[in-house]
Amino acid sequence: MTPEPLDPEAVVPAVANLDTIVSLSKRRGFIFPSSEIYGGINAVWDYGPLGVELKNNVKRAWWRAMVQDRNDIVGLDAGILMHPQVWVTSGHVGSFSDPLVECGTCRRRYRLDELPGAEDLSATDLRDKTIVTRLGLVCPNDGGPLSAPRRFNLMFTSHMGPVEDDASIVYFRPETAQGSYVNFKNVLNSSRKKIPFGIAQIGKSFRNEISPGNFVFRMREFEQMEMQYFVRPDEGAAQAFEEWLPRRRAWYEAYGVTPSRLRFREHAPDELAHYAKKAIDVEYRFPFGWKELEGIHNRGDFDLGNHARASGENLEYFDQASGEHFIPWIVETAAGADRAAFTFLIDAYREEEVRGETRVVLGLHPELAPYKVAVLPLLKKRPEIVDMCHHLLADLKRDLMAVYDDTAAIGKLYRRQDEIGTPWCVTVDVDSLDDGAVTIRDRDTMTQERVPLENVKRLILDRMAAVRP
RNA sequence: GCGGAAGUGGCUCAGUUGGUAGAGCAUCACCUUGCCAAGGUGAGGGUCGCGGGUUCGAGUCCCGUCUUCCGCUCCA
Repeated sequence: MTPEPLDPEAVVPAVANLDTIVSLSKRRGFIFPSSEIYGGINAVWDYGPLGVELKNNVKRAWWRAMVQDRNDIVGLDAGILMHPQVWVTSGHVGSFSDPLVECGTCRRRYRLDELPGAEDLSATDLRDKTIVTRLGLVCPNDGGPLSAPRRFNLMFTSHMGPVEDDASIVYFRPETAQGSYVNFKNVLNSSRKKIPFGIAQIGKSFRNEISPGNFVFRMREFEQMEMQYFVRPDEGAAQAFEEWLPRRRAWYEAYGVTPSRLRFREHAPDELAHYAKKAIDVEYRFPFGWKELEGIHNRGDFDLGNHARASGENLEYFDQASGEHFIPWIVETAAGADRAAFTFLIDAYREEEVRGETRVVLGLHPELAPYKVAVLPLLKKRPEIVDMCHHLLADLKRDLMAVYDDTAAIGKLYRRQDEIGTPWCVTVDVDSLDDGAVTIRDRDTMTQERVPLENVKRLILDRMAAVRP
């Protein structure tokens, strides 16, 4: 499978504008700015009561698709902190420490070792604060004066133990993948998997991005859902790569993302990451443009090969059938949990006209919706009705995220649930007291049906199961 | 990091030439209604991002700072 050709003129409008979603997120409790009472902190966001449910559901859906539904992928939860040598071997320390110089007039930035006349500088020279003036380097763009080289590293650092010196440095992981690589043999030996097999991980990663922003799209602290698939070299990797592309795109569509707002985009050779042989992104049409949701990468034997050399461990795989020893190649699917949750949220947003009023609906897939069902009394003044609601609620809560609300008239209660994506509302009315039946109202069709009280939970669970990918 | 814009109750905003803040929606209570954001009465909630300055007095002028957005730069 190859990416469809990109047509820059193709107009695929975003669903809603960003402000609408940011506002809804705060008003209803999906996502808040971090540390807001102190003025906020750049590029960090907190998930509120509804947001944490949504994001947990997204992660659960991913885990189901990647681990539970498959026989060839197992899970792992490695530490955020790892031996610092991991990041030297992975190339992150080197690639992220590039000395950058900045033009004093046009403000363009350059890697010092890529400027004409500075290509062959030693590592020591590149750290020399006087190197720019010594060599008389100027801006290639406008001839302006260049600053002294500064080191930029996108990894957050801290120190192990009480002494803060270079020897005690530790890095906050910028990707979860390395945890899977250094545990390759542990997982292989303990799980007795045979190639091809994968290791899936969900967890926080940290990158000190130069320009974060666009709500939760690019944060400095974010959560990844990554899967490393270990395969035979060359052809094995190429084949796995082609298999994972449609599979990963289909996952987003299965949980409700509008297909026309998804596309593949292949990385040009000059934008490939240092480890990648080939990379194709799954992109979504955000209000701020087409942006990466997930990257599928053929990492070759870059990672295991380097770790084997640097650690001295034999990370080869022995194939019993063919009698071959080889370093497995890796095909990685690297998705962002925050980006995925954001995508499902914004893509689900819609406004409808109902009797001259605007109805805001989050058409979230039931698996992703924070609450699956709301229990509402038609008359909150009737103790018997409220009582019946609470009994039903308690029963539903044993198996589902359910919520009770009686602080408004029934129409308003429905609208509130629509706005947070609750697929079903159950209403107890006066007749319920006599016939033991209640009304189930559907979020998307707004239709209602009468069902016996004792059938409510079964019916909702059945409907959940019916739409489960 | 650079340039520009913005930062007033939960949300969206108004605040005239500086004189110690308003609206709609939302929230809560009560009355009324009783299946799709009805109506009525009432209530709570902001000192105007933060710090400093000018002034008799600043949301309203000045400086700094933080945050957000747009553009540039950068991006695993």
